[in-house]
Amino acid sequence: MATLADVARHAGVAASTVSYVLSGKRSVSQATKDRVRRSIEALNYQPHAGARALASSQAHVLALALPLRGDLYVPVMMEIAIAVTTRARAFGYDVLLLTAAEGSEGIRRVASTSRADAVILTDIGLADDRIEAARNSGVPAVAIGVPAAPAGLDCVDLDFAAAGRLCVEHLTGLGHRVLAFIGEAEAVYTRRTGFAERTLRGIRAAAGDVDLVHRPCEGSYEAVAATLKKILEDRPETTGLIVQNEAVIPPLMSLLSSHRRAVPDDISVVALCPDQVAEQTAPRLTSVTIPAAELGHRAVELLVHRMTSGEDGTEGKVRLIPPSLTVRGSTAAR
Amino acid sequence: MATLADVARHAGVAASTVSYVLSGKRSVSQATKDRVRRSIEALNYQPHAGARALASSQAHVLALALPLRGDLYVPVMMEIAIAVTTRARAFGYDVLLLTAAEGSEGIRRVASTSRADAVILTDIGLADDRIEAARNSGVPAVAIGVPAAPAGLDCVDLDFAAAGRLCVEHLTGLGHRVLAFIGEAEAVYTRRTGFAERTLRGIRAAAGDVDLVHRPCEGSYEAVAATLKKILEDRPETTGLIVQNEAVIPPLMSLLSSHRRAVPDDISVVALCPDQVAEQTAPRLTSVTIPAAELGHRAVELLVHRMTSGEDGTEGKVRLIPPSLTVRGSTAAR
DNA sequence: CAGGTGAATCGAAGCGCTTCGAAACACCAA
DNA sequence: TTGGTGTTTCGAAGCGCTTCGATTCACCTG
Repeated sequence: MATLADVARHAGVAASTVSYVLSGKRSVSQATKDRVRRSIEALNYQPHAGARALASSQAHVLALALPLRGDLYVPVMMEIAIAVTTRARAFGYDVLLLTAAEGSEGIRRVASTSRADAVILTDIGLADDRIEAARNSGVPAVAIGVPAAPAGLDCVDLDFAAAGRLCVEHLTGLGHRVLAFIGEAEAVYTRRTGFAERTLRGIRAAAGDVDLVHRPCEGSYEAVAATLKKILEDRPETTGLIVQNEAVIPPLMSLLSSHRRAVPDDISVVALCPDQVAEQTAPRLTSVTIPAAELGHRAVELLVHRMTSGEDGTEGKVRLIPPSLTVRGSTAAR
Repeated sequence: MATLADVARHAGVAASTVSYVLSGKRSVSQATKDRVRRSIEALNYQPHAGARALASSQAHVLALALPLRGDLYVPVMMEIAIAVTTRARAFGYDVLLLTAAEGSEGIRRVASTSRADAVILTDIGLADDRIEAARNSGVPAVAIGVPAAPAGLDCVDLDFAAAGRLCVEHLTGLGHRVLAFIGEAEAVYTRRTGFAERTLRGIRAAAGDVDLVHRPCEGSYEAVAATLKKILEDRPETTGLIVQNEAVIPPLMSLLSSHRRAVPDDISVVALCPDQVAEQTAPRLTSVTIPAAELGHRAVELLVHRMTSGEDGTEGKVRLIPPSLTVRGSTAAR
């Protein structure tokens, strides 16, 4: 494996000159640049990441902390991971995976060993000890999601309250007056996961005088069956359904047909889910998408900007992405 | 941030002694060990990853190359990623994510910059240029999946042929004589992805004299509807279904009931899918699981073993994990 | 008691890169 | 001609760790 010194020798220049050609931090004559570049080619030189990290105290690595619960929002998480990695690469960063199992310890570790220059947190609970760890780690951090106390930590997330509102408004706009919100599993609320509460708040606020019930629901077929049965028995005049837990969707659609409720003729369904999921049912679902890729991109951009601009930004700014609702085949006028 | 030298000074020993306490590569008296340990505690010392990588030419990082196609097998991939990361941590390694977008270039890059000490490839096509890249990268590599020419590359995978056989035998054992195999999307076969072909081969081999058709099928609701309709029209006496594409499962189950075929009374269904998916339908599916976590664990263990044992192992050994079928509620005697 | 043995520790030389100050040089204005 | 200015290049000093002799010292053997 060729080293910087090999390149320098081959090109007949000092090692520092090669370094400057590579980093562009000082001007180098065009002739020398060319010569060095040719030597790099010739020797197939690649700088040693560790050496670079040591000398520059920049690892050029971002750590991505995955969810605490592996079962949840899998497609969304995957999309975020891919988006983060892709965007990070565009800035010359690699992405290190941190698992749930390591928890806040992993964050401390990668930060204090300088393995990573910054941290991205996902699946934020309202009170999440990884947040404290990230804040004290000494490296920039951004959360995808919003904790109860975002102070000192930048956050990006979908504006779930607005998303909830949008769903309600879409349905009421179509004339629906009796709505049910099939939410996340009860556990998600008691864990006080931010997005679930915010969605609920947005929905309640927008409901105003229309009739709306909230029913938490697990992803299993039986749970969905029970929930739906109760909704239709208690309030048979329900014509609008809002669904947040994406695992609920497949059983829900099949159960609705066994209950002889046609979508959208008898009942309209709006989902909060990735487009991909919305397009896999028949009929395709009108939905507010979870902009997973955008969240990932924004998170990386925030971090890279903070690191390059030198601003230490203990801002704790929360950036909410406005939701957008796509009308598909599952909603119609009452 | 404290350095090794700080610790050495604090403990009143040479830097090398501290290093030996940490690595255990030379014997150090118990008294000195204790003193050094206390200093490490006192200064909250954490070794600098870059410096360590440079001096020891070991990054203690594994690269994990994600699938080329983001939409496929998402839960399986997620499980593999988490399993790989967890196991890697147990050996003191971190995991770097490589995306599809980077392709084989990413593999070359992490290897030649010494960012990673080894590579794990997922979602292997029969002819996959990442394989060549991994083989030439100079770092140990293992594939989760089996390419056409595994020479020089260790592989771990589920024994899909045996898995297919198992499904058929389970159904024929229950007396079913007319079977249909709803496979992966046509594209998966033309791309010549190994596991799909191997499954098909296993199924065909085991079918022997029983009547079996193979129907590739996409994950969309419409595609499943069309495929199922054709199967039931062409051969209404079909009583056994084997399903590989897990996206097919939710629509399939709901379509079967609209076709007035009760599972398992009228028709038995066996799936090749993660347990998690098999347990989310009603009735729960008899299935051969995809041992994602085990695959991830094995891959890491192989690599770590090869790196620590020093064997350069250009073996190209293929390790197939024997399948196991779990009987649940979706199959019954004819 | 000389010489050998093994355990514990030290010092120094790197690993491959970045970065800072200074040298070398050309060029122009005074 | 002198001095100043700006560009280009070099050399050396690290960055924080590992690792390889070499040294010291206590202890044992013949």
